[in-house]
Amino acid sequence: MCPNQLGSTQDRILDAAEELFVEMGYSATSLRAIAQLADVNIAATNYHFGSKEGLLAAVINRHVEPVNSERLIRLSRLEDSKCSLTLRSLLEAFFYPLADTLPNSKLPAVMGRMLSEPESLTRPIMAEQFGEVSKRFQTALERVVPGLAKDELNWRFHLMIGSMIHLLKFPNPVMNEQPPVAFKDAIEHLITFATAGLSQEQEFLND
Amino acid sequence: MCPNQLGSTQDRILDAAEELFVEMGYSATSLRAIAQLADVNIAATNYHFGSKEGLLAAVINRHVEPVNSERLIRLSRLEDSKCSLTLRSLLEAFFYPLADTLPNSKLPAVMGRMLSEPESLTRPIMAEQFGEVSKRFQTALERVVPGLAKDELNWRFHLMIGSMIHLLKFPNPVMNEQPPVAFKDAIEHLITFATAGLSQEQEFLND
DNA sequence: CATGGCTTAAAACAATCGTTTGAATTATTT
DNA sequence: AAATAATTCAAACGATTGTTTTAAGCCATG
Repeated sequence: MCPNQLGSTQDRILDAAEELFVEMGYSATSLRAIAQLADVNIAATNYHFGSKEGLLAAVINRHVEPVNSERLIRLSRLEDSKCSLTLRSLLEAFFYPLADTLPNSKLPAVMGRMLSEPESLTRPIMAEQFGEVSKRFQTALERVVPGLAKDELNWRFHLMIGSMIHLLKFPNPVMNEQPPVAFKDAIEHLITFATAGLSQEQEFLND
Repeated sequence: MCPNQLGSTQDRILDAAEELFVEMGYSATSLRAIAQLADVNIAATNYHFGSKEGLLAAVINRHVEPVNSERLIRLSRLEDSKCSLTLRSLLEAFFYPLADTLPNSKLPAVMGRMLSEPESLTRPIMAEQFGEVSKRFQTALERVVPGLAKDELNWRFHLMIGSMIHLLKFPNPVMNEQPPVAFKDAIEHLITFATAGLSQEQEFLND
C-alpha cells in the first residue's frame, strides 16, 4: 500500500522485488513497479544489482544462503555426534532451517515461487546454491536408509522435494484458512509424511 | 526447430504456445514468438482465442479436461464396484489418468508448468476445472483412511499434490537422465510414496 | 458468376519493457 | 574546506509488448 521507506535503498528494492515476484512472478513484474513500491528511482535497480537478473539472484540468495548454511551446520553436528543417525533427525536437519526464521518471514513464499519459476531462469543461480547441500544430504540419506536401492532412494527424495516446494508456496493445507498456520507446523507434517514415504520397505508396497 | 505446419491454425497455435509456455513460462512468452513458431499471423491468436489469457485457458483445458473426466469415471467405477475401496486403488484412479496418454505426450510438462504459474494467473481457470474432482476424491479418501483426523488428512493430501506437481515438471528423479523415464514409472513411484505417507498411523510418527 | 461468412494478411496502435546517460546531489576522504 | 567517490535523479534510448484495424483471400451456398 504505502511505500517502504525503512532501510537502505538496496534493502527496500529487495523487499519490494520479492513481494512482487511472489505475487506476479518474475517475468510479469516490471522494474518500474518495483521502484515505485520501494520508492526509489527507476535507475536504482540497475545501479545496485546490474540487471533484473542480478536482482533476481540477490532476492534468491538473501534467503537461500543462510538456510543452506544452517543445513550444513546441522548435518555436520549430526555426523559428529555419537548418537546413531536416524532418518527423522536427518530430515529435521534439512527442513528445520526453513522454519527457523522470524514467524512472519517471507522466506517460504519467496523460495516457493523461485523454485516454481522456469528452470531456464533460475537454474544457474540454484545450481550454485544447492550443489553441496543436495550432495551431502543425499549421501547421508543412503547411510540411514540402507535397505533401499539407490535409484529407489532418488525417487523418494525427489518426491519429498516436491512436497517441500508445494508447502513453501502453500503453507495452509486448506486454502485461505484463517488464521494461517505457523510454518513450523507445516514443516512438522512434511517431516512426518516424508519419513513414512522414505522408510517404507521396498518389497512391501501394496495396501 | 522448423515451424509446425500440420493441423488447423488453432491447433498449431496451441502446440506452439504450450511448447513455449513450458520452456519460458507464460509471462515470458510473447504472442509473436508463438505466432512465428506456429507459422501463423500475429493476429490469429486474438482472433481464435480472444486474448493471451484466453489462449492460456485453452492450453490448460485441452489437457486438464480429459484427465479430470477420466478421473471421475474411474472413481465412479470404484464406488460402484463390490470390492471394498482401498487407498491404493483410489490413488490409482487419481493418478493413472495422468499417464494414460500417448507415451510422448506433453501433458505432464504442460500441467506441471501451469500448476507452477502464479496463482493470480491460473486460479480462475483451475478452480473451475478441479472443483468437482478434488471434492469427490477428498471425501472418498476420508472413507478409505478412517483412522485419520480430517485435518491430518488434509495435510497429507496437500503434500501428495506437491509431489505430483513436482513429478509433472521433472519426471526424472535424476536430472537430464538419458533416456528419460516413462511417465508411467514415475506415477508408480508417486503412488507408492503417497500410499505410505497417507496410510501411516497417527500416533506412530517417530522413527 | 455472385454473395456472404469465416479466416488470414500487413500494418499500425498506444503502452510498457529493461537499460543507459549525464548531470545533480550526497557522502566520504584528504 | 577542498577533493574525490558514491549515490540519486529526470529523461530518454530503442526494442518489444498485447491488441486492433482494415483490407484481402478463401470457400462454401445461392
